[in-house]
Amino acid sequence: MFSKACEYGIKASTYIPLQSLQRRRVSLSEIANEIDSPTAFTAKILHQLAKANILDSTKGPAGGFQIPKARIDTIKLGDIVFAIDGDSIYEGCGLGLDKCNADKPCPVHYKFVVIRDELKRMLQNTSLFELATGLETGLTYLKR
Amino acid sequence: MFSKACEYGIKASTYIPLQSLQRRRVSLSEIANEIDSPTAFTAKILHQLAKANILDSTKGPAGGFQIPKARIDTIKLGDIVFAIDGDSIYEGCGLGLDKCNADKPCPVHYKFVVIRDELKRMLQNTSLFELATGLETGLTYLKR
DNA sequence: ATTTTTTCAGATAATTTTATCCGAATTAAA
DNA sequence: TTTAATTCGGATAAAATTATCTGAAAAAAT
Repeated sequence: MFSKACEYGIKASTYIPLQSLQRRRVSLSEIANEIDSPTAFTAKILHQLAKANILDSTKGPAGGFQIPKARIDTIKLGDIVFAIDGDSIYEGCGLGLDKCNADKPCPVHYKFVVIRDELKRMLQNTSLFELATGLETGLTYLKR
Repeated sequence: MFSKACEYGIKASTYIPLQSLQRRRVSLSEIANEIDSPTAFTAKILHQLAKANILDSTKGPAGGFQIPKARIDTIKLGDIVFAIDGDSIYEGCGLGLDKCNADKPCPVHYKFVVIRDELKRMLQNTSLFELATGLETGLTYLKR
C-alpha cells in the first residue's frame, strides 16, 4: 500500500509529536531507535518532510526534529503520505493505466473509486494528534 | 496497491475469458499485445496463474491459454491477487510491523481494518465474468 | 519422423527502491 | 574561537522488482 519510506515517515510523524507536545526536540538517532528504522534512510525521509514543511529541523547540539504544537492537530496522515509517495494513491489507476477515468475506465475503475474515496477520507480525517495520543496512552505501538 | 506483476495478471485474466466464452484459446503474444505488457514477463505470470489452477495452458500449435467456461463465473478478482501477491494485502500491517493485530495494534491499525475489509469484500465479490463483460460491451478498456 | 508452433524454465540484465557511507555545513556550548 | 553534536547532501551499495534472452519440452500439423 505505502512505500517503506512512507511507512517510516508515518511512524516518525507519530512519534515526534509525543515529544513536541512537551517542547522536546528529538534527534534522528532517537527517532530511528523508537520506530525501529534504518538511521541514514530515516534521515532522508525526515529531511523530505522538513522540506515539505511538515516538521522543523535544527542542526547542532540539542538540535533535532520537532513539530510546532499548533500544527500537530492540523497536519493529517494524508499530508505525510502525499509528501513522500505523491498522489499515486489518490490518482493512480488500479491496473496502472496511464489514463484511466470515467471517460475511459479500466475494468476495475469504479470498484476502486469506492475504496479509494474511503481511504482518502480516512487519511484526511486522521490527525497526527490522534495518532500520537494512541501511542501516549499505550493503546498502540510502533515496534514489534 | 498491486505489484506490476499482479496488474498484468488481472488484465490477462480479464481478457482471456472474453475468448474462452467462445472456446477460443489465446496465445501469449495475443495477450501481451491486448493488455500492453512485456511478453516474456507476462509469460511468467500466466505460468504462475496456471500453476495456481486459475487458467489452463496447452503447448504446441494452436495452443495457448484458456479458462474453462464454468469457472469464469466462480473465479474472483481476489483469487488472482492472492495467486500473485499473496496475502500481503489481506494480512500485512499498514506500517509494515511484523506483528500487528488487535492485541498490539500499530497506530493506524483500526483505521486500516475498515478500508481493508471493504477491499477484501470487493475482491471476493468481483468475478472474472463481470470484468470480462465490461470489456465486451465496450464499457471498459485495457489499454491507454 | 520431421517440422513448426507454442508454453516452460532457468539465467541474466535493467530498473527502482531501500539502505549505507562519508564529508560538509550549521549551531550551541565550552 | 575552538570543539562537539547534529542535520544536510551527494555518492555509492545492496536488495527487490521488473524485464529480457535463450534454449528445452510438448504437441499438433505436415
